Amino acid sequence: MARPPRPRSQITILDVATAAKVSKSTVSLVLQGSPLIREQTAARVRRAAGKLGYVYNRRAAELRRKSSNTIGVVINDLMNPFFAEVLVGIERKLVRAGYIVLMAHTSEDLERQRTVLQSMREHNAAGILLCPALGTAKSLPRHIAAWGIPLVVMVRSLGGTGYDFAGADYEHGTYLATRHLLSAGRTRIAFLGGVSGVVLEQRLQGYRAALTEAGVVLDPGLVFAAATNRQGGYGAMLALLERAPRVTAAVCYSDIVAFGALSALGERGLRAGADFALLGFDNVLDAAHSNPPLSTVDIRPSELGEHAATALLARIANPAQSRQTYLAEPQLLVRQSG
Amino acid sequence: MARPPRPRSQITILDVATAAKVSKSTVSLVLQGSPLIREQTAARVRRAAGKLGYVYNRRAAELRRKSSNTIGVVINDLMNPFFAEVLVGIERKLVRAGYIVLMAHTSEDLERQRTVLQSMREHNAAGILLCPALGTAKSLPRHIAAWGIPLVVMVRSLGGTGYDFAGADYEHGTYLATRHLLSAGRTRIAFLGGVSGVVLEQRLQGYRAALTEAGVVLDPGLVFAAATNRQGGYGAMLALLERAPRVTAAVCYSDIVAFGALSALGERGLRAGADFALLGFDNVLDAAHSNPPLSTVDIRPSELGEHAATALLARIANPAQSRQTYLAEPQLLVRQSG
DNA sequence: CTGAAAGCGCTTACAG
DNA sequence: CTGAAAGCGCTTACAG
Repeated sequence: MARPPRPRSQITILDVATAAKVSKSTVSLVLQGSPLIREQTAARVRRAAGKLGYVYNRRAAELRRKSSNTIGVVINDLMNPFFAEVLVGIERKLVRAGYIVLMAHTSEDLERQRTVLQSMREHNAAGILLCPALGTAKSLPRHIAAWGIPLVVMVRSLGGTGYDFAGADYEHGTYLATRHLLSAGRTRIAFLGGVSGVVLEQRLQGYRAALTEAGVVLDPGLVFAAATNRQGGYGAMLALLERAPRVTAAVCYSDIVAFGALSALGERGLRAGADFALLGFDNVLDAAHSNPPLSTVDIRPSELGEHAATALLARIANPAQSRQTYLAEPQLLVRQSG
Repeated sequence: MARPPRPRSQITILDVATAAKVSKSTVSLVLQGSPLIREQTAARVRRAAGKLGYVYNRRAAELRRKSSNTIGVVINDLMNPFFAEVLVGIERKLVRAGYIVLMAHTSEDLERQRTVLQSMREHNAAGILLCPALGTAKSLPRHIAAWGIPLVVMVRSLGGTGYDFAGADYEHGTYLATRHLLSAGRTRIAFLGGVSGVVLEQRLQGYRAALTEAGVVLDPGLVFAAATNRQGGYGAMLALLERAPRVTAAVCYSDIVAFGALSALGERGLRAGADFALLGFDNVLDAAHSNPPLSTVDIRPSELGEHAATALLARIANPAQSRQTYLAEPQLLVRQSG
């Protein structure tokens, strides 16, 4: 019953070389598809490799060559579909380019982030895609640069400009959302969700800017801090309904906050689109089929991920090139919620 | 401006050894925390390592030791929060155990799956956690076993029993959901979503079983095949409303199918819970705050991921142990949709 | 407790 | 076009 563990691939290029009656350098060359080897010889080598069940030991090769085809990506909130979509975009781009991803999830835990980054370093990652946990030191990109590992920061900026960045023009996004609500004649508009961080600052800034432009003064009692998840959106909407029952419009920090808000609205017998105008932010896939379909600010999450990956690839190819910043241009997407 | 790329960590244990005036074996031993080394010496070595900015080259170590602390996990649909939650559970468990995850996303593409598995093999993964793409050959687990790589299959069984598996008792789950609807006196109950695969078979089987038990004959016109995503659920519900307007209850293949159905219901001015009884399956986080909150079958997705990881760890620790099967016991969770 | 030596599986000049 | 040799950064018996 208990079969002993089968030994892991112990056959090496040396075995292949012997079987194909060439030197191991020759085998190495054909494995790399070098044109230096006569096709006839190459075919013989490949046949021998196949017959022996040879499997390339990529890590040995990378050790010798001092290269790596793995890329570290650190995400902090996969439970949020926005990040899941970003990750999918990243992975797609990266595998197409011949890389494989070393993935880590921090749950906003700085200690975890530290550990995981260190681990990626020990694994000699060819590059790192980082969505920094809340509270990450501004100096982190500098440290990683000092390690000699190409880095691109995603989604959340850390301030300064000493690193490549892929995100979106959040301020303009909420500006668009707020202006949309304003142009429908509404003047009392709440802001729901978010608790801290630059991203929140920027989103609030856009909200403020639109209000100011329209000549309406911001009522601080209308911005409801809340966790950036459904639960947070749910609670924020309930609070809003309670404290300011006359307000019938809100822009949310993100789509998932809006989903929670939609749930609260439904619970109170209100329907977004008819009784209340609600705007989301991100345009995650879910937004197209929420109840009701969510009007939102589209920043194309998976595309954002692909751009981040592209920037990293460019940085790896040319470490000396100038700073790159990709900022998705937000687009207002009016569906039915507002 | 264009700073030359900084050379990657070229300082090695040899440099540390020189600085600390010991041999490199000694350095290696202290790095491994060996008790063979006098504390005084160890401290001196650590100090030297710190001063020089030494970073452990884990891959070199693994090559020599023929070990690996990376685990491959292949997921096919991260856009579905169910899988995102499973992944989070896996990652959490794995990093705690000192592993790091090599993550790949197949989007149900068999060719991608093949490539990615091969890549993990070349990277000498210590184990693989696989949620097989639709259409995966039953023989795949056998192949991977032949590679000598511990494997656990997740979520979707491939038939047979020649491998470790972590999933849930899907049949019992839909049985519970259907029975719940039945016990409320409903007798015309639709099934929405899913297009093929064992998981669908099992879920349909539970639906059938509950119907049979209650003495109601299954109306094939009431099972609506549809993609297992929101769009699919949306379309299926619209079709149902059109073709069988008197039916006011349905169990869905999964929560996200149910979300789409909720959207369709809302569009028609219907409210789940009041006008229609709708049950989901999985209990993803979103289900608690959908509009309305979704009644569903809880299989604790992230816990499922943790169990899968635990099983893999056990298999790695003891390759000869007997087959493991973790099947989450589904629990009916009645919220407001039905 | 510590050092010298061999070797993990590959690649890469360097000769021929 | 192909082979012999050195070396990537580590670990692990083996002596002492």
